[in-house]
Order: sequence, then C-alpha cells, then structure tokens
Amino acid sequence: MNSTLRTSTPTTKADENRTLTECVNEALRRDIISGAHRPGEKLRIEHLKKYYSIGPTPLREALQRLSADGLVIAIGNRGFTVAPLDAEELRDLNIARTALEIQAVRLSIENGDADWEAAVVGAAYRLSKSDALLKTKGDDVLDDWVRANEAFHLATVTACDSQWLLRMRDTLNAQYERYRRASVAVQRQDRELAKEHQGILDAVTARDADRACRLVGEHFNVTTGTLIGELSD
Amino acid sequence: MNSTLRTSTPTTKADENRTLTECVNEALRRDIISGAHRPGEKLRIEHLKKYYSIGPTPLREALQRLSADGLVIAIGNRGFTVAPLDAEELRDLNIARTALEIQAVRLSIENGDADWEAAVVGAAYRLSKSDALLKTKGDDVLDDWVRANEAFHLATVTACDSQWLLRMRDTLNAQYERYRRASVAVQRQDRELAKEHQGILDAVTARDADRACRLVGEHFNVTTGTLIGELSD
DNA sequence: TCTTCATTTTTTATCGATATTTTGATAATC
DNA sequence: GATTATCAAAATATCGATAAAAAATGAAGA
Repeated sequence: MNSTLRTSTPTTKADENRTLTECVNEALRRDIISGAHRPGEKLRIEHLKKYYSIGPTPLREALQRLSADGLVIAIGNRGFTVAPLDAEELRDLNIARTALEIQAVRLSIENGDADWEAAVVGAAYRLSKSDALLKTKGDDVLDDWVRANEAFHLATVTACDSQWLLRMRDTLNAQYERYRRASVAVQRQDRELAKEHQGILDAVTARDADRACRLVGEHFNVTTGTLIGELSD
Repeated sequence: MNSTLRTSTPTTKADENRTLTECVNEALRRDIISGAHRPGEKLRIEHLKKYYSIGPTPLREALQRLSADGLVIAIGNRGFTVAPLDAEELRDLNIARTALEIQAVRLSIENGDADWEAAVVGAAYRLSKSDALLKTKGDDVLDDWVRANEAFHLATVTACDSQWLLRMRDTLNAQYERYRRASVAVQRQDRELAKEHQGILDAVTARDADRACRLVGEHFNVTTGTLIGELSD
C-alpha cells in the first residue's frame, strides 16, 4: 500500500506494516538531519504533499512530532519551518548532550558486563578502521565514518540501564548531527580523533569512570569548538 | 472561535489566537499529568472528539506531539494510550532528570548573578510558607505546594544558560509529575522536606556547587525512593 | 469443549473539500 | 514620503466522509 517516499532508501518490507505518518516522519527526519531540507527553510504543506506524494494529514502529524523533537518549528497559523542552526544554540546543545553522555558513560562503566565491554572494543576497532580510511579517501567513506563514530559512542553508553537517558541522548544527537553535517570540518582530520577515541576506550576497559567522563567531555568540547568556529565565519 | 475545551481552566484571552491543535494539546497534557486520563488508558479518537468537542485532525496532531514527549504511546493502526506508570521506569526517569538537574544547578551557580540569587531566595521563602501550610491543612493547599516546589527548583536552574538543558528537564519533569500525582505520599510529610530545601538554598547562596549538587541528588533520590516504594505495593 | 475461519462491528488512518487566517499588493489618507 | 486601510491571493487549519485495518462475534467442524 505504501508508496516509496521521496528519499534515498527504497521501500523496505518493514514499511508495509507502517502508517503513512510514520513513514513520512522518518523521511522528513532523515531529510532534515541530512540537510536536504535546509535550516530555516519553510516547509509548505502543498509543496511537501507533492514531494512525498502524500496527503496533508499524515504530513501535518509528522511535522507536529518533529516539532516536539525540536527539528521543526511550528508556529500557529503560520506553518512549519526547519529549525535554524546557530552557533549559540550549538554551545547550548553541547552542554546538554555532554551532561547526558557523561552520566550514561559513568553508569555504563558501573553496570556493564563483559559482553558490553567486548561490544565497546569491537565498535572501537570498527571505528579505527574507518578513521584510517577517512585519512586517505574522501567523501565516499564519510557516511561510513559517521555511522561508525555514532556506533562507538553509543556502545559506550548502552549499559547505562536508563532508557530515558538514552532517549534524551538520541534527541540531542539528532540535533547535533545536523551541525556536523552542515560542517565541512568533518573531513578535515587535523585532530587526532583516533587517539581521542583510543583514550576513551582505554578508560572504559580500565573501568576508570572519572577518566572516561573527563575524556568524553573534552572530546565533545573540542568537536563542538571546531564546529562553532566554523559556524561563526 | 475556540470553544472552551473540557478541562478545569476557563478559556483565556490568550486562547483566542491559538490553533485548536495547541489548545487540545495543552488540555490533554494537563489531563494526563493530573491523572484525569489514567496511565495505560486507551485514548479513543471518537471518545475524545466528544469529550473535547473537537474534530479528529487537531486531536491526532496533539496526540502525535504528546507521543514524542513520551506522555502518550502511539502504536500504528492501534491508536493511542496514556503512557503507563511503572516502578522500574520511575527509577530510570530519576536517573535522567537528576543528571540534567545537577548540571543545570552547577551551571546556574557558576553563571547566576545577584538577581538570580535573589529570585532563588524568594522562591525558597514562598515554598517554606507553603510547606508550613501543608502540615496543618490538607489537600486544598496541595496544588499550591506543588507549584511552589516546582517554582523553587526551577529558580535554582534558570541561570544555567542552556535552553536545551531546561527543555529536556521540562520534558522529564512532566513525566515525574505524573508519578507524584499518582501518589498519596505527597501528603505524608514524614520527611523534613523544608530542611532539605533549606539546605539546597544555603548551598546555592554560598555558591558551593558541589554541595548543592550533592544535596539535590539526595533530595531527588529520597523523593523517588518514597514513590517507588509506594508504587511497588 | 475447543479451534478455526468467516463475518460483522468497531476503531483507526487518510483524503478531499471548506473555512479561516495570514501575507502581499495596491490604493487612500495624513 | 510614510503610514494606514482595503482587497486579492496564498497558505494554513479544520471538518466530514471514506477507506483500511484490527478486534469482536459467532457459526461450523474436529
């Protein structure tokens, strides 16, 4: 029943059993995070209807959900826009996501079992491969690196045993990803990202929560600093 | 144009300029937090249509927004239910909200100016009055106490200078408030709540961030412990 | 008595049409 | 010339109706 929505990935079998609201919600989310819909852009219902080949009702429902997530700004009687990007907000965002990440890492180190630790080591190894590849090749491996990077950081927090912590973290990560994608600095690997990740891994396997949290905080601050610098240009 | 939605508060002037989606969203939110719609309850569109005297479209839009906030569970083709309450989730929730609150308090103490400090003192004084009243009288002052309590804690964090931190905090507070309301322990003032609040105030005015964070964390844990104990009965 | 399957009923999801509101352009007034 | 008023055009919000899906009902067979 569901037709393929105008976005990169083709319709999967899983889509069959989904409502149009869910499909268009995910498509819009992807397109906003990836930058296909640019920050500040007006999201006109009539336009989106054609773009995603869908009626106005599921569209509006998806937009309402996204506005609760902060990816879309909804103003009564004045429609919807993509949430804008702004250097000051990025600083703000980094504060909140660091608070959540650090607590999640701390709890994971306290609670995590051997399987968790192994998964972290695996994700770190995967990321180190992608890191190395990124230095030689260019854009084509960037998507892979972004996924591996996210997967590594996610692995470090999965044992925290708090769904709410992870949920809030997800929400903020989606926001943060927009800033990362909007930047060209992801390609410029001036920093020794690999070493920072290795340091975090070492602290995690040593079960040194304080050190791990400190390193994660610094890691986030450096990344954010780079992005802010670029955004202020 | 907007008719009064079936909820306690009467239509205010501000309502005039709001969309029905916004109105019903707030009404539903209030009614879910207050417990008028009980945890786990099925939210049937047909029923709500009559209850709030409104069409299905703004209703569904509001429900989608609330599901992004976690107050409502939306399952495709199976409609909406009020998110259930559960002792394990409360523990989880408390972890996340404590992480945010503590970081917000720490930043507020670092950034807050004299005006902020004065506002905290004022809110604490207001709360102490309500605290005292609660010991003698009963339910009729409970709403006032809930407001004063929330206002005090909010005052301690407003200078944190991170909208995202405050936004996430709001989301989790709404959830937490449901557990508080579902409990009868709010009335049982066994604990020396007033003293705990006084301790937090002292630490804040002394600009002792570490002590303030520790006290807030303990304060949250004790409150949550009481609620969990009651929920497990 | 318990399944299984078909049928009915209820509930949910979606569309198309309409009413309302805002925006933009043009004319009128100070 | 700047400001306000008026109207037309566009966009948004909302409703009622319909299509689609799930749940409930009940009959037939083991």
